[in-house]
Amino acid sequence: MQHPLSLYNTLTRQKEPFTPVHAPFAGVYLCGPTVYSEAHIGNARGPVVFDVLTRYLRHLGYTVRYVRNITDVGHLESDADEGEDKMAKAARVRHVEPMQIAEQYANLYQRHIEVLGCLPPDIQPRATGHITEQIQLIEEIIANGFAYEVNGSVYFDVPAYNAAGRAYGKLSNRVVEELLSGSRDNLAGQDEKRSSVDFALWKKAAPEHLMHWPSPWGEGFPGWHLECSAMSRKYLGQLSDIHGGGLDLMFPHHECEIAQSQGSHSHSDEARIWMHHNMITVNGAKMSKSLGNFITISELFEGTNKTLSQAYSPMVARFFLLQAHYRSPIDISDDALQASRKGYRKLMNGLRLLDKLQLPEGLAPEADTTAADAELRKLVADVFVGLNDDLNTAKALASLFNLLRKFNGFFANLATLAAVSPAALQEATTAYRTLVTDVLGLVDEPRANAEDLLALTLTFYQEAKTAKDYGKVDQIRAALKGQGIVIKDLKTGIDWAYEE
RNA sequence: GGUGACGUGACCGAGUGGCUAGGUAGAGGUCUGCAAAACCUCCUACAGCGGUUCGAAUCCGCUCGUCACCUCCA
Repeated sequence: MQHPLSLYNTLTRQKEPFTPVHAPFAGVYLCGPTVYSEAHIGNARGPVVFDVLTRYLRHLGYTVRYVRNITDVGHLESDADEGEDKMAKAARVRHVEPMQIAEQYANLYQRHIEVLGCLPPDIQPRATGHITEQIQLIEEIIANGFAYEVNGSVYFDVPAYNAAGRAYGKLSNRVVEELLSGSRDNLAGQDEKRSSVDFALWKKAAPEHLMHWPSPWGEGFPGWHLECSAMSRKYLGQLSDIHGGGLDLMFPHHECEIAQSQGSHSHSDEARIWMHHNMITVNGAKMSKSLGNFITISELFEGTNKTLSQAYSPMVARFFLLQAHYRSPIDISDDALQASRKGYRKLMNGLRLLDKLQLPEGLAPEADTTAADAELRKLVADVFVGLNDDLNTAKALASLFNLLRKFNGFFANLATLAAVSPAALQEATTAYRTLVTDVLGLVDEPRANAEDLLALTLTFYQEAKTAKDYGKVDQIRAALKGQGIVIKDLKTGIDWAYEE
């Protein structure tokens, strides 16, 4: 399975050919959301990027196992002992079970991601469903001497880990000494940790803490970063192929994950390729829950955010996300979305054109179609060049538009199709359809309202009756019957009903 | 304070040494009952100042500006 797909690996800071550990299988893990509130459009970038990635890997022939987790526990508000779990906090405020919060937002998230055209992951594990795996991981890390227990909590021992020749900080290019000196208020969190760079693997639960599980160290809950290491190993093995998430997860989340996997019996970097997509900004500033400058996915779909002049459909949002390379920041604005909307529709109009590209009867392809065939094949190949270059969907889309221009040109004058061989045309149209719908996941969104169209049809029906054009009347009746709809002539007017 | 990234035409956004990115908007044209779509043509930019080079948006330096991470965050 040789092909030139290369991906940028944060670990090595360069593009690398993608060669799975166990070809033709490819294991992909994406860090999913913490479901304590509604997701914003920035949270959608990862799923969309990884959806295209996994779709493309499948297109290339790999058997992909795609894992995207749901974090439904953890992530303390602060490092201090009294820090509260976000999930628990939301639950406490609303007087419900934490799992209700998790369930509500997890469901919403999945609905949103699905309408954005993302295929469901093969496995969607939850942190709370993998407490035993996490505990086991901690025990391994302790056994290897890279963690210690204090007061019912367990911390990862970063200095010990680095003393053993490992490299905490290698993913995010951090130096432990600098972290130690640079941490801003490292006095606030000075509690049980031997070093301020140590991080919790297990936290003892305070009596009022809602979410807790029994462990060898007493009642508690798993640490910030543990679930991904545990679940990735469980479902993708000790070394998966690709592990990804937002740039903001690189440190500390992914750095800690690597340390945990290295420190456990896995002794691996957890994944060969670490991919990080960039942030979505609003007016140049990162969209974030803490800043409050975010546009939720619902607001985008409904047009209810003040920065938006109108609602934007899921597919327009998807196109918007894909028209930039995943490692570039992307600034969301009404103008940019307008441009995306038109670009998306143009692409879809092209899709509807493909079947109509037929050489008119009576015309035969020219004897020598070599040049035109080569040009068409080059246009198709260009799309793959873009995708293969670190999944550059912006480049791929640009190439698709070039191909589309060619199709539109053919359609404007079908006789020009004689210059190209039927085989080459077939290849190109198939490739266009496949790339747009199967790989990029951009599908046509019906915009016309069926009932409005039906009302229009009934107007024509009425006019035909008035004109006593019964041929037309019968034609309309028959056509609607074909759709399972019967027209009812009532004294009061014309109505319709579904055929029973 | 430490680390890193970026600054492309009206807007969005590709592009790491020489070859048209692309989308949107705008102008002209073809087509057209009107309109739309489509096609053709045009508008052709690389923050500033130096440097390297036959040649730089692309490499180097400086200046200005913006942002991210270092704390939960996609």
